[in-house]
Amino acid sequence: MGRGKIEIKRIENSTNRQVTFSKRRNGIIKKAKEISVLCNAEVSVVIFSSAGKLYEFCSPRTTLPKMLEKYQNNSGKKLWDAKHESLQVEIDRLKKENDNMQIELRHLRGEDIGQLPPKELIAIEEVLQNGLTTLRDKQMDFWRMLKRNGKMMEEENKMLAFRLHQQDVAMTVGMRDLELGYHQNDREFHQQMPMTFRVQPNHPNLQENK
Amino acid sequence: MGRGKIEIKRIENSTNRQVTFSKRRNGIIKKAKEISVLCNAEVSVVIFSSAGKLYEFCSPRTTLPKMLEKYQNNSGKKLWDAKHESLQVEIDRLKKENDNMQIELRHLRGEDIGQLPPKELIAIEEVLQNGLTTLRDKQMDFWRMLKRNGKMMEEENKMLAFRLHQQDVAMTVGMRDLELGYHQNDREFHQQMPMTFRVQPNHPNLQENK
DNA sequence: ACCTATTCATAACC
DNA sequence: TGGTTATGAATAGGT
Repeated sequence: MGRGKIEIKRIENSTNRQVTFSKRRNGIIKKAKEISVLCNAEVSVVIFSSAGKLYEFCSPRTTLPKMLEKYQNNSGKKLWDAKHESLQVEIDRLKKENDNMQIELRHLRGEDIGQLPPKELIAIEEVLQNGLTTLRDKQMDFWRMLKRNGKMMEEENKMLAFRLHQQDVAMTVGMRDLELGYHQNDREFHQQMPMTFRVQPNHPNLQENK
Repeated sequence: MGRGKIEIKRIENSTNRQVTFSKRRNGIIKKAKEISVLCNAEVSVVIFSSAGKLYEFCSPRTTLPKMLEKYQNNSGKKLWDAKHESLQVEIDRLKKENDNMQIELRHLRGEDIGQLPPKELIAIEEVLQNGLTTLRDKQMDFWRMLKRNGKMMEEENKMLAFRLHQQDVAMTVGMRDLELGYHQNDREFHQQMPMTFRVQPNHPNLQENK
């Protein structure tokens, strides 16, 4: 029905296919509505476009789940019991996995090890010892880092203290300048800096009091 | 489309209604087939007549359960009953529990502890240390038991050796009796038993060589 | 179930 | 996507 007869086979032209899909989809849904009203039938139509988009129709007075329930009762086919079973299998698998981990955890915590063969005890001991060793290494790393940070803070403190002192001196000098109109030169300023903070390029490890 | 236009409302004449149902039902299913081929769409149609009889179509290359699975994923609506959902909830719970234990196990094995706060590291260390302590206690118990068993075996060996000796003596004596018609008394027999095996009631800790 | 006048859906085109 | 139209398809009513 249309300007020309068409063969019922996949429409190769993508645009055409999409247009036809849209029109025929509406057609089917219209027909579904009509039959449900005319013959008071229960109808459900589910359509996925080739792009995977979902379209559906369900006659009023019912719902898809209700229809599917009726479908199962009527046809004897199972739509979701298989799903239930597979879920149950998954649950059992997870529970088993859970139990095994639970047991392993308990063993590592030293619980329920009374009946274990000595070979297993040794294996557990090894895991624990490894864990403890690795952990303590990490902790050492951490403390070393903390210590480094502490040293850096200490250095920073010195620097801040010096700058405070510097400001203090500057203020004092400024005030004296204001009072006496006298201006101290930069060289003397520099000499007030403690040895620690004097730049010593290319000799970072030079000992000051050698 | 027919000899006359009809209003879309329930057909009161039962025969008529049934005929129309049959014709239109076929029409819809034909259309469903066509769209699935022309536009390679996935289509499922489920129809119940007013009498409750089931008719269905599902495009080839898929099944109703598959379509419904896709429907749920796509629409977010759930078609399955409460049981199904509760199973899913259980699965999620177990998975979460699994993950947590997995993480804990890894931590105890000293894995993935790089980013842990020191507080947690200390907690883990404590668990490991406790586990190790308990474990080694058990191992000590075990070794002590082994040792005890060893001692018991030693004692048993002595006993067996003695009884062997006893038998040996008995046989010798028996033979001598046979030869000489002489019978040794029990008292002498008893005196051949080593000190170790003489019963010393109420003095289990008595030192023999005090 | 078949027939056919009639209405309807839609293919092609814009 | 939406509208138009010629055409083939679907089907209402009758047999």
